[in-house]
Amino acid sequence: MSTHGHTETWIERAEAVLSAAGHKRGGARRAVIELLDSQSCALTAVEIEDALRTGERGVSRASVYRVLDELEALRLVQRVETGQAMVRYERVCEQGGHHHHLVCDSCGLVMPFSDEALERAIDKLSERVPLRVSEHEIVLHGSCHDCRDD
Amino acid sequence: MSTHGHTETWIERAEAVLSAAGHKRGGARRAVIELLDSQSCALTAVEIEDALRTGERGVSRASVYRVLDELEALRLVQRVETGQAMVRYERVCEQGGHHHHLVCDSCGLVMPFSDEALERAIDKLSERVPLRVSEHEIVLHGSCHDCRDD
DNA sequence: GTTCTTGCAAAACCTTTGCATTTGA
DNA sequence: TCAAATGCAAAGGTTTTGCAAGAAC
Repeated sequence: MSTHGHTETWIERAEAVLSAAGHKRGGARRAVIELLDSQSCALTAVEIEDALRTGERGVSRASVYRVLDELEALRLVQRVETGQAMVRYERVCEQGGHHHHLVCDSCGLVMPFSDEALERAIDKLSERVPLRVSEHEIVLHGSCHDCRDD
Repeated sequence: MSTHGHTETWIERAEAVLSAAGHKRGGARRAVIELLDSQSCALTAVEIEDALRTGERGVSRASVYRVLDELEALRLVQRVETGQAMVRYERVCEQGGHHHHLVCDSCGLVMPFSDEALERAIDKLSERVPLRVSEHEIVLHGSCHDCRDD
């Protein structure tokens, strides 16, 4: 429970963590952070670059990757591997936002889902495994409604 | 239950499926198949190429990728995404071999694990999701015994 | 003023493809 | 003989890096 009397947004937390880690502010990183905050699911670096070029503030591809690396190192974003040759990134939400991914192998659609029973199974399992587990990732592959005819 | 009175090995099944799909035999593919059969967990294409170069029969990188693609299309091998920038491949075992992966983010070690409760949770979940689920992949990230000090 | 940030271009890397040759049936 | 398999080299895409200029503190 917060002592500040309000719930910290992801952007606020990101700014705080970055500042504490000795980073200065910058327009490119700010643009990437704002875009990630507006998304409910994972984007690739190229999708991020394209979205930003179209928008208010273009950001070079190198900066997109650098920002994503920094944010990942600080556990503000996480990688999502969907088997589609490119890595996806999404923000890490501390309260409530935890989810996993459904991937349509025909059209490439990526959708989020969450399931409590699954999380409980993972938590119990994590205690019995020869690894100190910090994260987990679950991807379900199949065909979506529009592709039910392979 | 088999009508042949013996359990088919993965290599035997692979040969049969390839033959039924109209493939001829070849030394490069045979070498990749034998290597995959000897492994209990997933390898990258580069690891496969290296292992084969050192061994009896070198195989060009292009052939490694082509063979892996063919085997994946026939569901004889499956991709494993561990978040390590390269795709891994491992044989698909029909009986008993189903497992998932633990990845040490410090040293890159990949280990298999399996858990029945987790599989049950996945199966139940798969029925309630807007996707006809054909496969699932679970990766637990963390630090292994040797890396418990980041 | 010092350090972090950014863009550009080049490099590095994994993966795929084109083409000629060899091999299997 | 005909189709599949293979190796080599080149191409394609994504991601990383070097370096110089710009911005934050």
